[in-house]
Amino acid sequence: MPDATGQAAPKAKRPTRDERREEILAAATRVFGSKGYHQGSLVDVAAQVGITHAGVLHHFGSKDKLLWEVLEYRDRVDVQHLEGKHIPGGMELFRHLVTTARLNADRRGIVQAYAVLTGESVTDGHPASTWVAERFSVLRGEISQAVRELAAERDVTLPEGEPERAAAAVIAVMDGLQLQWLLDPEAVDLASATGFAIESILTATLGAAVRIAGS
Amino acid sequence: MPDATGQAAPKAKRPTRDERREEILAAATRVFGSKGYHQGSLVDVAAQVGITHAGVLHHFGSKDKLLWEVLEYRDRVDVQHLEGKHIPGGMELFRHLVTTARLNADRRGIVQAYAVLTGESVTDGHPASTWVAERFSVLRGEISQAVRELAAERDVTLPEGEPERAAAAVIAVMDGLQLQWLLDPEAVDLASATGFAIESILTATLGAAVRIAGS
DNA sequence: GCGGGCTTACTTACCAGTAAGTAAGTGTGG
DNA sequence: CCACACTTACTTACTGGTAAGTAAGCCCGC
Repeated sequence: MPDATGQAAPKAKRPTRDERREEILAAATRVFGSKGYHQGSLVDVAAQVGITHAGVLHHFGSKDKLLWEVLEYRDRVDVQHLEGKHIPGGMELFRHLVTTARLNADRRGIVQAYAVLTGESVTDGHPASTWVAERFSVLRGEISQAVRELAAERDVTLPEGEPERAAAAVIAVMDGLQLQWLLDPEAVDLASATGFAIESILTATLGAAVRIAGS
Repeated sequence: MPDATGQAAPKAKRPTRDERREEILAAATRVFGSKGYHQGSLVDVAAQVGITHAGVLHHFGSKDKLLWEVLEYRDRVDVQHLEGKHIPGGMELFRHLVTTARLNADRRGIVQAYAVLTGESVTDGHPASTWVAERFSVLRGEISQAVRELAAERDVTLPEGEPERAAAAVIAVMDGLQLQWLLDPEAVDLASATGFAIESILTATLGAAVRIAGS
């Protein structure tokens, strides 16, 4: 509807490219989070920012590419509250994990997106599967390293493979608790259950009571 | 699983209604397991038993109903190898959980189906969500009860809510490890990691070393 | 400082593919 | 002979993706 009268209505300023991309990424996170990747359509995403699905493709090229950027976006947002610091080590890391769990209890959308995409990723040929696998691998590396640091601090020598097993268990318990919490928030206290489980695993691994405390 | 599916046999005898239903359920388990519910189509399922998708609908009415029966079917199969017929309690339960994990390492398909459907179920309005939530709830009840039994045996009094927290953590760690194992079987030893994690949680909860041993 | 050309950010229209579901017809075993 | 298992043929509803057109902003010679 070209408006030749010059009677400029509320002149919605056209967003810049980067603003728009950010809007779309946020919308896509919500959509993929609430419907999953396959079930969430580009039309859904587009509707949330008030454009058409072709507009979304203009910015991201394909649905797959959009997913990739959503995943990276999540990482970016996730690290944001980490005050510019790089990933902490030793006990600091576990404190960070519990803190994240506490924060996550108020960010249902993001948790849901992560849970849905992770679950979906084990299907054959899913575009997110390598990302998720890589992520798990990196996390296991970081956490097992932190376990080794703690062991060194306390002069305990760990059996072969023990740090890795503990790391996998820590990640597993966090993911699993998120799932249960999403399905029944009343039944599971995300932060306290996470803290409890991590302390349990560390205590058993290091052979002495471990409290995470802090925060 | 009876039926050798002599699929090329020209004069194969027509399966009875119940045989056919069983075949379809097994096929649907494989399909939903490898592709997820939304991505797995009725055509896929039908092709696996050598009929058309309309034939599947003839037996199950709708895709949603098929999913429901698949879930019930899984329960039925799952309980089959549980000779005793009723769920064990106390330490016996935890032994059973670890044994199941060991068996699962050779049943990738079933594990995948469970993981995919569980993950998918947190999407809005998913037909399996109430089933999964219910399942979690029942499991938490059974496991927390077993924890209480162990505590009583050992004359420890547990803080309020501790059995439930431990139960949630046990379930979480099993689910989470399955996810990691599916994405990278080399990196995670399902059985040993599960045993380790459950022992850790029980030890921390009961305040004394717990070995599950057995099997 | 302003008109023209170029780029950006979309829209509309359409494509081919695939989904679930339905209705009606067909072959066959009992 | 006829109920049932199933197929064929179809509809309706979307999907992601493409092509082409358009309106708005931005830079530049003049």
